[in-house]
Parts: sequence; structure tokens; C-alpha cells
Amino acid sequence: MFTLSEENYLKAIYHLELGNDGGVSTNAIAEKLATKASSVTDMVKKLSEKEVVLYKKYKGVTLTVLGKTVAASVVRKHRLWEVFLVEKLNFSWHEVHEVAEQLEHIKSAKLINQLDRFLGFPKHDPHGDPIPDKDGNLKIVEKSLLSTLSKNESGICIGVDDSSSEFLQFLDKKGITLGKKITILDKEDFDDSLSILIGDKKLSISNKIASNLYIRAHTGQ
Amino acid sequence: MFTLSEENYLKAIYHLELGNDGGVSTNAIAEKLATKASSVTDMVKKLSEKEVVLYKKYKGVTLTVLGKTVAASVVRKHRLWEVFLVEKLNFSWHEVHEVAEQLEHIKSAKLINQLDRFLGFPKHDPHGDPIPDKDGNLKIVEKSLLSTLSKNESGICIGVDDSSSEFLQFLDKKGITLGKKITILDKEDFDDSLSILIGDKKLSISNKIASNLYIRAHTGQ
DNA sequence: TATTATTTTTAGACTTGTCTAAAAATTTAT
DNA sequence: ATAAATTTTTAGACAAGTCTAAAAATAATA
Repeated sequence: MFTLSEENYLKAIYHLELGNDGGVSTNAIAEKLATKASSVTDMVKKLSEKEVVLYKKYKGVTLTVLGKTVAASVVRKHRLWEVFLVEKLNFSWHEVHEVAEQLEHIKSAKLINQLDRFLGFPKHDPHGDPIPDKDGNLKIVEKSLLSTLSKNESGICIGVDDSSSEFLQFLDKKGITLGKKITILDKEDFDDSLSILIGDKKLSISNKIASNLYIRAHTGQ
Repeated sequence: MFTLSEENYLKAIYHLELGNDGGVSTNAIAEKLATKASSVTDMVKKLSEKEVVLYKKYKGVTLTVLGKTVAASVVRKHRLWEVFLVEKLNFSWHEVHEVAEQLEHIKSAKLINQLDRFLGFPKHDPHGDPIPDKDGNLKIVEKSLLSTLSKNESGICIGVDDSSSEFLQFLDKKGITLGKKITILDKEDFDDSLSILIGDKKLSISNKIASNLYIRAHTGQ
């Protein structure tokens, strides 16, 4: 069994490994968890003894198969709870993270499996991130940033990169939600801002916004 | 804000105060929390500094108004989560306690208020215990033990005293659930066992069982 | 490659919550 | 009312997880 703190370290390493290929650095973990490098070293030693990470001094850490399973199960719980909060308890997508951070540590296999069933076995959380299955596998959808599309191309909004409260609330205000079709009407060379069609509305968005929105390619009109 | 451990102490004192009138003893708290008296003394000092209990050395503790509010809010969360587990996630009533012990410490006012709404503002948990309202008040229903009824009297099953897994599973097996009408058909002087009518079934139950079942008086035929 | 800068680890300390063993206070019983 | 039994508190220790400051290793740069 793992403590709350151990689970948080495993989750952090899990997320960092998805970005970086190869070992995860002490400093990267420290930054992600808002803690000090020395604390990370201590914890990493403990996790190494528990055989959930591989650790060589000064060489960073990688998750073992066991470690990956534990981390994925925490991520699975986090995302299922996020779905619950949004779908059943009327939370907005920017409000869910903090509460899910707590709920993800509740220990009960029955709880999480029944929750999954209760929610209709969702495949994505409210931010568009995939929910790992019971075995920790997650289906990766090829996604691209809205900013990489060209004029007249379109796609389905499937997620966000930056999931800060401010950004999510901004999207709410503009009516940009998951599943909506977005078409690039025009690109402005000057500042890379975009003129887009979403639903039946025309919007102008900055490149910063477009670089934080993930799109799944959408073929056909 | 209160730690998990502090909340557990407050909850224990809260429950003990309902039974005993007057101060709660160090040993009683230690027993309830399966810890040592010395640990209780330490924690009680801390709670006293936080002004959630009144404490005089060797004289036991009582909750302050603030302490009672905090404790009631934990109990409220515990019981609402129990309802959720039983009603929405198909848990049996003997399975909910352990998970609710974890869920009761999740911190989010919105979460608990929305959960309350989602469940239809339930007044009782699956064991028949009342759910405190937002302000910590709880409606006490006059209840009596089944064992105190006389021949030909009847009542509605509204709760259990002993809520151990074994007892609850036993009740499940016998078909004894909350809300059912129970009529005393006969009392056996020899061992105080009862012959009862529940629904359309006749059952024989021991005095031990009857002393753990709460009944609300039922007037009318 | 030698030197500087950065990253990582070690050493020692602190907090929270717990424990054991012994001392002090209270209660019970003779 | 005094002695014995019980309860409660104190004193000191420990584990988990964190921190600061300093030392060691690695990486970057001239």
C-alpha cells in the first residue's frame, strides 16, 4: 500500500515521463510537486526500495512496471472523479481539479469500478484527457494543436494543454467546449491570431489560445 | 482547517458526548479510536488550543460550539457518502463504513452541498442514522429497541445499534431492512427470543438481535 | 581541459502524530 | 481515612515527510 505522498510522487513521475523520454530529473519532480530537491531525493530512495521506481544517484528515475500501474490507477481515479463532478454534481471544468486531487487517494477497488460503471465507462475526463482502464492502459488519440491547422481546415476540440482555471473559464465564456467542431476561417500573419468558426459563431482568438487547444483531425465537411 | 486526525478525534468526542452527558474521558476516546490514552492527552491539548474542545486536566473534554459544528460536518459528510455508495454505487450497507471513513475528510463545501442535492436531500443514512443539516443540527427521532416492545405491538425498523459487518449481513440474510414493519407475534420468557412478523414472513430472532434493532412506534393496524 | 555553474545528494533539524514507561492525580474499597 | 486500584498526564523516543545549508557530482563554458 502507498501513502498519499508516495502516490503523488508516482503520479508526478508518471506525467513527467509522458513528456520526456528517458529518466525524470530530481528538479523536475521538485518543481511539479512544489517541494525541494532534497525532499525528492529522500522520497525517491524510499520508492526505489519499494520497487516502484528505478533510481541511480544523479541519473534520475523511471517508473517500474509496478510503479506505472500504481500511478495510472491514481490518474484513473482522478479523471473518473472529475467526470463525476462535472456530469453529476454540476461542477465547471475549472473547479474539479482541486477536489479530484483529494478524491484520487480514496482506497477502494469496488468504489472506483462502480463509479466507472455509474458514469457509463467514460473514455475521457472533462478536459479531454484519456482515462486509463483498469489495467492502466490508455488509448492515445493523435491530437494536434489548433495553432498548427491551416486556413479552411477543421477539427474537433478534444482537449486543452494549459488547464489553469483562468484559461478554462475563458473558454467557457467564449463557448468553446469539448466535442465542438472548429474551422479556421483565416490566419493573420501579423500576430498569428485566428478567425475561427465554432458552431455557428465566428470568433477571433489569439495564437496563445490556439496553442493551448487540442484538435482531432476532422475529415469531411 | 483541521487535519484528518483532528477531525477523527472531534468525531469520536461528538459520538461519545451523545451517549454520555457531561465530559468525555480520555480512556473512552482512546478506546473508540484504538489508540493510547497518552496520545489522546496530546491531541486534546492541541484541540483545546484550537478552541474546539474545553479541557481541564483529569476532568475530561467537551466540544465547544465550534467543535460541535466541525464534528457534525464530518458526520454529515460520512452519512451522505454512505447514502451515495448504497443508492448509486450498489454497495451493501455493511460495506460502506470503511470507504465513508475516507470520504468524510474530503474538503469542499460545494462538493458536499451538491452531493446532498444529487441524493435528494436525504434525512437518514443507510443504517437509519440521521444526517446533520448544513448547520450541524440533527433531528432526533424517538426510537426504541425492538426488544422493548410487547406482544402484538409493532413498529417500523429505522436503524441499528450495532452496525458491525456481521450483524448487517445477518439482517440482509433475514430480509430485515430499514422501513419495514415488524410486529411482535410472541415473546419467549425462557430466553427472551421473539417471534416476529416482517412483511409477510414469520421469523424467530434472539434477544441479542432484538436489542440491536431500533423501531419507530407504529400506530394503526 | 580547467573552471564555473548547475544539479543532486548528504547531514542535521523540525513537525505531526504516535508510542512506552514512569509519575501524578483521582477514584474505589477496605 | 488510609491504602489500593484505576485513570490520566508527563517525559522521552520514534517514524514519516519535510526543510536548510553545505558538500559532492555532473554539465556547461571559456
